[in-house]
Amino acid sequence: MATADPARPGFALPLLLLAGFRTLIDDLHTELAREGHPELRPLHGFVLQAVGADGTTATELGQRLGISKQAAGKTVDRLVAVGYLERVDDPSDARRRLIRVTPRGADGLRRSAEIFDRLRAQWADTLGPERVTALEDDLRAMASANWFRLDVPGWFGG
Amino acid sequence: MATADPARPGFALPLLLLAGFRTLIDDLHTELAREGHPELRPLHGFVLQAVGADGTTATELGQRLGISKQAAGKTVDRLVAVGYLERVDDPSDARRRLIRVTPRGADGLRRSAEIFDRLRAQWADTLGPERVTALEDDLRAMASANWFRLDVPGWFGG
DNA sequence: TAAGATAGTCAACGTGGTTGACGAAATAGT
DNA sequence: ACTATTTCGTCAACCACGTTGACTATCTTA
Repeated sequence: MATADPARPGFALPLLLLAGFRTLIDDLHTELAREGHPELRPLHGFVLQAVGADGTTATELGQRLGISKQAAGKTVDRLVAVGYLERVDDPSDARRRLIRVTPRGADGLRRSAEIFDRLRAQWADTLGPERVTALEDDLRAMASANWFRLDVPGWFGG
Repeated sequence: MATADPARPGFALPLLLLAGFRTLIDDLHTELAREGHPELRPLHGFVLQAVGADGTTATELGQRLGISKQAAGKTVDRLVAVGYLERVDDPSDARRRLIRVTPRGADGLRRSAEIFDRLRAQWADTLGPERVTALEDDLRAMASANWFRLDVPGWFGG
């Protein structure tokens, strides 16, 4: 195991952030699979979240996620294929195809949120609530506004 | 921009960890490109690090990175093509092809470490050194031993 | 009404993964 | 010493997720 060189302290920080993220995401999907959503991949929760309760279009989804409309369309294809999203024609504009979260998609989203809440509670049990809050505050202060930018192949993979 | 629902506090944590990681990695590669390494992709630094000063083989590299030997071999191909790694025959075992970091690879690795150190120093300037240390300690306590496991398509993409 | 902008899709491609199959070379067992 | 097994590297096919460019159909605007 190639650990970070202690003489180069900077290396640990990105690795720890990645490891923390991965731990959370891995735990989420282990639990999600157990709760009946084994097809949901790490990316999908973010996409469902970005589609939102009101639905959206492929172009707008791409903008929200910071990816091309083509990439957004392909991801929607996959989520439609597994039943988490649906496409419906927009009666007011024949070019547009509205993307909507299905009941199954909403169930996955709700469970994801609940599981994340439980995982955060676990962190609070181990570290203490104030340290989890401090961690979030510090990251909020340092992390740029990359929140929902997924313009990178496979950030969430699995 | 779809921000996390405040009623679901758990959602913010993974997003913040990802955003923090991405910020660091993006800053690293912006600076690396400026210093003469525009071909270095996010994944590559981790791979160079995993190859190490003594060199390794594709199979062992795959084990270190938690990916298949085939995937490791393909990544090595790319790094060989851009001059960061080289392959040499192992005189003691004709099946093996030793993978070694080239001088250019070593330069990239050294610069990455320096840049990460500077970025960590920036975090310390903003948050205070003790909060950066606390953040690392907390993450060390929570993150499982996923350190160098990259068994996910494109975690570092770009 | 003609011209331009916008929505969605198709195709080709790049990167980073996977599994299965295979030949060549090393090692172990008798 | 010879056979059987394991190991190393590679090839091929495939998948997930991204890109750009080109194109049609439709809506909007001048």
